[in-house]
Amino acid sequence: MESSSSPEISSAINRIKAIQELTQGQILTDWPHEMLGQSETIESSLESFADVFMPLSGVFVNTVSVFGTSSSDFDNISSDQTHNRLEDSTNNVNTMIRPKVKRGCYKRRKNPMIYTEVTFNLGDDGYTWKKYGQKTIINSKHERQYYRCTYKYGKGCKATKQVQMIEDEPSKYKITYHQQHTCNNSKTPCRIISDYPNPKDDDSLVLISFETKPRKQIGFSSSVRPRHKPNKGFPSLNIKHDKVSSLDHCITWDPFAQSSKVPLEPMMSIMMSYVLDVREDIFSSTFGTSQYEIEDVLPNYDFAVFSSELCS
DNA sequence: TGCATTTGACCCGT
DNA sequence: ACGGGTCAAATGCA
Repeated sequence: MESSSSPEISSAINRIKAIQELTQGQILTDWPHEMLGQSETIESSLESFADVFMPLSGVFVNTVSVFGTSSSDFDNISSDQTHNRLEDSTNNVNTMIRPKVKRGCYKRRKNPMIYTEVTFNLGDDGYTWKKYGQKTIINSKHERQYYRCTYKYGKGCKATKQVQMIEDEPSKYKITYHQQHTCNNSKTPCRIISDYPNPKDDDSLVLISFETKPRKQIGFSSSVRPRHKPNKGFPSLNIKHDKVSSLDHCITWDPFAQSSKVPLEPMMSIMMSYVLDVREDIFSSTFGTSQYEIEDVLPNYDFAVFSSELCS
């Protein structure tokens, strides 16, 4: 049990958990290379991609939750309990007859796909939204704003997002996206964003989520180049690396673009590289050095052994 | 005038 | 019962 651990040890334990999650992510990004190479069509590659990406996405989510950033939000994604509730709700059709259509009569979502990001700006995210509500949230001094896709009725798009300021100075917003857009009104490809932890700040966040609009692009950074497979199939496609500030790193990619030449392998390489990069940042901020070769060092660390060393 | 936003009411899950 | 999510009438604005 960790209940008697000091905050420092708990922090270190959480970081090690994050490292373990990211190590799992590395494994997930490794094995698809062979599988994807055997795919004969784009369609089969995309199916394979989906099989890999979902658990890989879970790795990132778990990593974020390890760092204590509103973990309850992420429980909705991976918990089997939630999936069971979804099946229950879909199988149990609500046949209650309402006497009349009343204002506020609706069925609440039970199992939306959720992605959460923390951002310092509320600029255009590539989609058009319509605000439909605003609520005061208990234990929060800022109101939460509710948006849905403009094409909810025209195209039946179920995407919604919630925006809530979480810090005043500087303004930091938590944006929670529910459901994916089905309206195809995105102006840009989707992408993965990673807000790297600041090694000097124990409260900094590791966050990987989806966004739809590229920020100001300065250029490609070699930091996302796979270290152990240099130049293999990368970067030859629609892949950009933006750097707006020390906290904003992102990759642009479009796995569903019909015209793309199966960007799966280079994309998996990028994701693997991100796993390594984030893991290295966590490692160096925990142990005060980045001199280690991550691939050589980390597999030798066992969680229990390491935590006991920290406790002694 | 038409569209977007505001806001109180209403409903659902816990 | 309560808090959070959604609805839709009222309001604002170009």
